[in-house]
Amino acid sequence: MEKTYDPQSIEQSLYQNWEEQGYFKPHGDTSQGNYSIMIPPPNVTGSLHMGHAFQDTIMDTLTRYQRMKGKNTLWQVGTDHAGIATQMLVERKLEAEEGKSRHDIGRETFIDKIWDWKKQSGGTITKQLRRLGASVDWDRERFTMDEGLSKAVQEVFVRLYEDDLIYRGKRLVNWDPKLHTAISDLEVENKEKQGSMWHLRYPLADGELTADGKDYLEVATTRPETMLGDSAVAVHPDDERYQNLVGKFILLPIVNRRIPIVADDYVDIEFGTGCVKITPAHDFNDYEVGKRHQMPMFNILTMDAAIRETAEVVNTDGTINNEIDGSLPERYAGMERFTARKAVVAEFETLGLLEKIEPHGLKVPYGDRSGVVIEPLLTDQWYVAVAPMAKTAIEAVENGDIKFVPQQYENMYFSWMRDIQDWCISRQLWWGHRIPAWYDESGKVYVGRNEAEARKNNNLDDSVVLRQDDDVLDTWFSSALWTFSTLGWPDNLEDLKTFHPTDVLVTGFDIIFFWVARMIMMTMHFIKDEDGKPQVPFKTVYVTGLIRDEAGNKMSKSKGNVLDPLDMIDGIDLESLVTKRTGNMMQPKLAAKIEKSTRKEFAEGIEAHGTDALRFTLAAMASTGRDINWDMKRLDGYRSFCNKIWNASRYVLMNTEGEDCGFDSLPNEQSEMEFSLADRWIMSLFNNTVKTFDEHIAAYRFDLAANTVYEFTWNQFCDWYLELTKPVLQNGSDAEKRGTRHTLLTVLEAMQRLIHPMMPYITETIWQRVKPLVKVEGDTIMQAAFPEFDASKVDEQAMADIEWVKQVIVAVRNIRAELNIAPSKPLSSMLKNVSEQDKARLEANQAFFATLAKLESMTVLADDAQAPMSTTALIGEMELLIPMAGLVDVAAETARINKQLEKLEKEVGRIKGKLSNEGFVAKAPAAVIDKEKAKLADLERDMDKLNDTKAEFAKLA
RNA sequence: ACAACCGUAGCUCAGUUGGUUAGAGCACUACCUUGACAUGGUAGGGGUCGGUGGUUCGAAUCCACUCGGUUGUACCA
Repeated sequence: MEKTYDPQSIEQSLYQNWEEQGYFKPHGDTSQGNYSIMIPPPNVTGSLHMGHAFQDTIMDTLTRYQRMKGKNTLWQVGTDHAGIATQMLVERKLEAEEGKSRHDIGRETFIDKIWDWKKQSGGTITKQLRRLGASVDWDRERFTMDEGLSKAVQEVFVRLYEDDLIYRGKRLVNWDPKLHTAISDLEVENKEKQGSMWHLRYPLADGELTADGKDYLEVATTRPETMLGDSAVAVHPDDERYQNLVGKFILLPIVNRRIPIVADDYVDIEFGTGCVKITPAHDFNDYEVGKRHQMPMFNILTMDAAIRETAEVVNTDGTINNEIDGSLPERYAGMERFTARKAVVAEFETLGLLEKIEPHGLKVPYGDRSGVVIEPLLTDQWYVAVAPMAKTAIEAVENGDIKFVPQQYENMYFSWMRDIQDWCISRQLWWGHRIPAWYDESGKVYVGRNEAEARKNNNLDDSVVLRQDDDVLDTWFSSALWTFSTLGWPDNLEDLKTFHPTDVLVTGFDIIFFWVARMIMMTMHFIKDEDGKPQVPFKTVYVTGLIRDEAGNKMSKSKGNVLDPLDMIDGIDLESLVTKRTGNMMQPKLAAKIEKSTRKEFAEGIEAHGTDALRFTLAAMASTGRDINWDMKRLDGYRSFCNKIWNASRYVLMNTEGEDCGFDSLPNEQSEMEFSLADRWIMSLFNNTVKTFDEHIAAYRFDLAANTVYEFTWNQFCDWYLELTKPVLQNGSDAEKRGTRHTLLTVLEAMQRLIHPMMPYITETIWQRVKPLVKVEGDTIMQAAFPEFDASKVDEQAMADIEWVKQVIVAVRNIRAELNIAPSKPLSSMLKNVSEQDKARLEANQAFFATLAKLESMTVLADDAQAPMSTTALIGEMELLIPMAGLVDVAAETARINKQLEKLEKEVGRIKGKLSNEGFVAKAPAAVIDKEKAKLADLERDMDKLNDTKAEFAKLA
């Protein structure tokens, strides 16, 4: 083996081999049960970020772990078509390369372009997944727009329509005037903006006056242009100022429309004048008020959010009202909304109806994709009536069929689900699943799996001209079906039986509403057990935190603090990193800032760390319920850990390859083995480690699981066990050597299997080398059994003995360090107050003390014997003396003892205080009190001894 | 405004139902080129657990209040 660990040289060929050999596929043996995870499908044209790497590491760790446990395991992979995001991307590309818009080339050609782009760029994300070591079954890779999934989407749409759970209606939606599509509440970002509040005078009609004699009502608005669409002015029913005006009219300025004054308790008496203009077609609150009062709605905006020539008048039920006059002043027709705002204000001013303008802070809705202000707009859309499905979905979490880890996210889920709105599923895009609905010339709608079916079910012959709905479905509609559509539903139900419900969903909290909740609803509606009970899509939702940068900022392209997981793996030089982060930047100022901070933070670029180190770091930082501030230092540390494992393995191999290690199948006299105390100890410790690891994985505590293997591997196996094998391998008998070699290999081999789910590459590489030495069959560690905890291998006596041996060795090292004695200088020692157990332990472990503490002799003295001047250490009752042969530095020695005494005194004081507290003695459990008493006795004994020694030295001074 | 989460060593984080001297990695100090590893070894230093008050024999842990941060929701014409 090479002297240092070099991930680059091992990783890629291993993955290729695993994939070629089909190790990622479910093996089909269901005797140990099935296990499945569905990957949250990433955007097909995107690339992986640290959040993906994090989640994928967790999914792969679980998958590899369960596969090694013998389960028939499937990690389903696939990608999402990401409607708006992809369409926008290709539109921009088209604009940049050909200077054309999608309308220039038409729908079909444009969609072809997207498919081309997908073919070209879709491989990026799958390549990245491969580099991460993801053990997904590539043969089952799915795409939300592929044939099978599209069929599932159609089927679901039609069935929901038939069940009256999908309907079409004219409703107020969040309209993106740039992208020309409806978007969901969740895609709207509310930003704090400084705006104005315009106070307008609305003249009363028919000569009415207010209680204080005014001939107008004052209303206030942040969007004056919407007044063109006002349907009413509302006051609170209890507001005495205006009670006499309820039922009277306003003559709306500019449009000269008579609109009523209505009473509605939506109005806050205290706020402003207590009069509110009501514009049902352009404000969500007003929309509700309008519905309550059966007001006609005046839609004054076009799809571009410009003023219409004539307002579209719509009844509360969404039908068009042709009786009410919707005319608007000609001068406004076609005017852009913000220009119209200025014009309206100016006109009010001219009319003498502008009361005042006040600065006003408000939240403005922006489309998170387009970045333009969203306009509430009345449009025809398709909806899913989610209430009935939500009920079932809430129950599934309430009764524990689905658990959230950490549990607190259940509250978030409940709060959203309990006042869930109908889901607007239509989008005015070209890229996506086209809605399977057709209209005849009168606008009547027919739904079917295809046009032929729509005709057949509605007895329409070919003479009737049908036109398919132009809209596509919300991307989340298809991803809501992900757990079962990927398994072959509706055609093939075999895999569904095997792998559904899936075991765990690993995802971020930011898409609990978008995706998780909707997946639960859809799945439970369509997938049922044999007895008709709705099936949950997954039993557990493991919610991960966000990966932030070191300062705790969200990673974003505009901040330029994004890290690419592949750069962690392969490394990247500074120049390439700067180019990567500032490329495609619209604002040069921003680019300069990013370049500066990047050059400062990564002056040397980023070194290669390898996939295993990246994965282990992510696992080690995965404590539940909080975000992760990414720390390059941790990554460095865990790369060192890989190097440690690598070198420990080198040591084991150097000492075992070509040697008799006791693994021959036919035991004979020659292969007799004797196991040292250290051998029995490390076996015990390893077994306990396996147990702890299992517990942490079961609790989804990957951080603790990672720490467990780290502590065992580095602090126990490498720091102690390997050192303890050296004296045996140098001077032991054949049987002892054989026993130790046997143990070295046994633990090393099992350790690789333990670590493999988190660090697949390094463990496979080492395992392949160790495998023949331990006479193990099998082609890959991936298919080897995960270590099982074996209680019979836990030797409590050996554990206690080694702890004692360690104490002796540490005590001597401590003396060397504090008295500046070179580690290489051999020392002789004497021992007093030696118990029978101490004696036995001393004799059994001479070789260890000689090597690890460089003690050349250990002479047991009688309790009353006179010892030469020595420096001492205490190991329980026993005193360890290092004679200083006249070289005693009395001052140094006294200082050393005083330091120890000080520590002990502080502790003794604390315990004495506790024990003299009547409340403690009276109320604390006996066990706790006894513990404190025993501790005090030990401390006092040690103090006595130290004081004696100190007195001896004092005599010399 | 409300809710959730967080505040522990210089930095990034653990700390399970309240009970040894509050832990880890990195960083820091001293020493060590010892034959697996300097991406290393040995031994150290470093924290009044955001603050105040309370419950308790005992609080990083439970409760109340408070300060600071993050996120989400509601936002008011």
